[in-house]
Amino acid sequence: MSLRHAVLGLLAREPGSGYDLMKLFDDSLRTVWPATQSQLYGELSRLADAGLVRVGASGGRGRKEYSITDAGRTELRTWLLSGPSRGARSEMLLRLCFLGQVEPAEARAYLRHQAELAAKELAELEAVERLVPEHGRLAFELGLRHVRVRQEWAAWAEERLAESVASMAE
Amino acid sequence: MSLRHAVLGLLAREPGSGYDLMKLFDDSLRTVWPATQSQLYGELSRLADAGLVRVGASGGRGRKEYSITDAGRTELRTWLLSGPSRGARSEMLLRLCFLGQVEPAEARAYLRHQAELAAKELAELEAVERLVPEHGRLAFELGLRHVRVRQEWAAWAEERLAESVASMAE
DNA sequence: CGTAGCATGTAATGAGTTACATGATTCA
DNA sequence: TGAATCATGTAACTCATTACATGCTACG
Repeated sequence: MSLRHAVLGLLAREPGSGYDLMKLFDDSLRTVWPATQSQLYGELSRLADAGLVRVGASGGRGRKEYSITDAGRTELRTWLLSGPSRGARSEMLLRLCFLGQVEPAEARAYLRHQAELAAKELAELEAVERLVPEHGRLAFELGLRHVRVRQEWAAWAEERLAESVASMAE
Repeated sequence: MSLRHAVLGLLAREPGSGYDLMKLFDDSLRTVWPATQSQLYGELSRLADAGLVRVGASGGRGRKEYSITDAGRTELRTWLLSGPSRGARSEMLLRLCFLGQVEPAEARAYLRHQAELAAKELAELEAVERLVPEHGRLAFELGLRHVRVRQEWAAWAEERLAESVASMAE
């Protein structure tokens, strides 16, 4: 139930229409919490029904400008400070659990590929580091560190696998 | 669509009933890819319809023992070696994006709490490290490194916030 | 004989994705 | 006037969660 909170978070910064939010999701929240247009408009209706946002001025072209209410701010604050919810799925870890099911050589190739992907991602992040706004700094740093461990780990894992293949060949 | 592959992965190791799989999910896959009993039984039917698993001996108490087919193994292998699928949501990162919406003191307390949680988790993982079977070593190591960065990052973030609060008080 | 554990399923609800459908305004 | 952009919505489908419902069997 976190799309709701993402919308509240954005509207807490400044009011906007569904269309505006859509762009914000696409520009800056895409990698963290993807959402589609359908979902957004639906959620905005539900938030309005629940009294967490309100429709202000209705501009041209059917535009509805939403803004957050006090109840909405309270809800946002509660969620922000609440503990981490359980149930995080990781497709990466799941693949790893079963990587033993393919040929060692294939597994090595897979890990090498992962290391390369992570390295590329890391380079991209480092390139845009200076452009990150102050309010996004903490999130960016965590993302950066995660990518870095993924890269280091994949390199380590590939080497480890290479050793065990070599020792079996003796 | 990865529950499907988790089931295939388990059945590739050895055949079993829905009930058996349920226990495996609860024991070892819980933290990586949680699934409920309902989901499992539904997925097994669909997998059987798709010809990726087959029902072998039907034991007592209505037990149906499923085993993987060649088509199933092919599907599993394809998935294992396929690139990382996009669309990973991170509630943690989402919260971070909006952490600026609460009082700095509250944000600091939140981060300190996160650091403590991660430290505890890390201690638990290190305590069971020796018990990890060889085939789960890679996944375990990645999990370990992730928790470690989370802990280090939370400590770093809290300190950073403390500094900026102090400099504003001058 | 009762209960713990084995074993399978259905129904309702909520969340997410894709595709479709429609209309207004700006500007070249 | 035609295309790009602004703007909102609906429908169909899949996936996940919770709760409910049922029945068999081993064993103490």
